[in-house]
Amino acid sequence: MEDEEQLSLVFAALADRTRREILVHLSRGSATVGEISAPLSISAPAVSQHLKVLERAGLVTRTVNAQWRTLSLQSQPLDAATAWIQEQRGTWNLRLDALEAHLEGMTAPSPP
Amino acid sequence: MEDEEQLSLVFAALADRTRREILVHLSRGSATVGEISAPLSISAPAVSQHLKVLERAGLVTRTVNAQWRTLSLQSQPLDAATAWIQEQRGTWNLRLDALEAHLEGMTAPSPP
DNA sequence: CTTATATTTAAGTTATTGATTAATTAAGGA
DNA sequence: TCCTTAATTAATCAATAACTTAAATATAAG
Repeated sequence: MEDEEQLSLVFAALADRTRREILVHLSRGSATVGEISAPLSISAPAVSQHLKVLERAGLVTRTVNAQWRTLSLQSQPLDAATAWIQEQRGTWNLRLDALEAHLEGMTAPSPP
Repeated sequence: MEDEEQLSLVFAALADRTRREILVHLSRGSATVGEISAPLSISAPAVSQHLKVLERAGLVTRTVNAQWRTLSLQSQPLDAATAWIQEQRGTWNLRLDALEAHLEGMTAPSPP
């Protein structure tokens, strides 16, 4: 899969409150679907769908034993996400730009 | 606004390829809506809506001069996003969990 | 072989998203 | 004033998201 596409899936996965709760749970250790579902107030199929979204984003993996699926958090997509953010961030550039915009807002524009 | 809600808005904003392009543009310096639109192959209203999403997420601010709006990147929501991710990540926990899940997958489950 | 448990698939509903075109607002310049 | 430029609002549409209930699948256990 393409890199940009992968990033979209990761951020979209993280955009949902319930899915973030699931990731928080998994950050304390791997768990079965049942264990993940327990504290959530939604139906089992709803959880299943959320897990599918997380899996497609590469944020979790599933291992099967008998009728249980054990979900585990994967760090790589999380790292890719933070890497992208940090790449844009460029600390002092941001501060300078903010100042610049502020000043421009008070005086004349510099249109094309 | 609530913290969780804010995070959802930020991640949802980052989940769109076009909006990420806009942020990349702005990370190189503030720009007007026209300048942001130029390299994008979508209509002006579409850009306007994307900017609204970014603004609601707190990722950009708008300053007005005459008929121009100058957009600037804001670092705080980006920091909040990376902070959340890093909070879950806990490097070696993840590695241990992955191993643990792998082993569990090969042997017996530990059901509730 | 029958039943209970864990989870997924299917089908349907409602809300939200990302886009479009057409119309509107606002400012500056001829 | 009239026209052009910059940007937003309004109305509309198709695709997707997040849920639901009901049915299906798979495995273990009686």
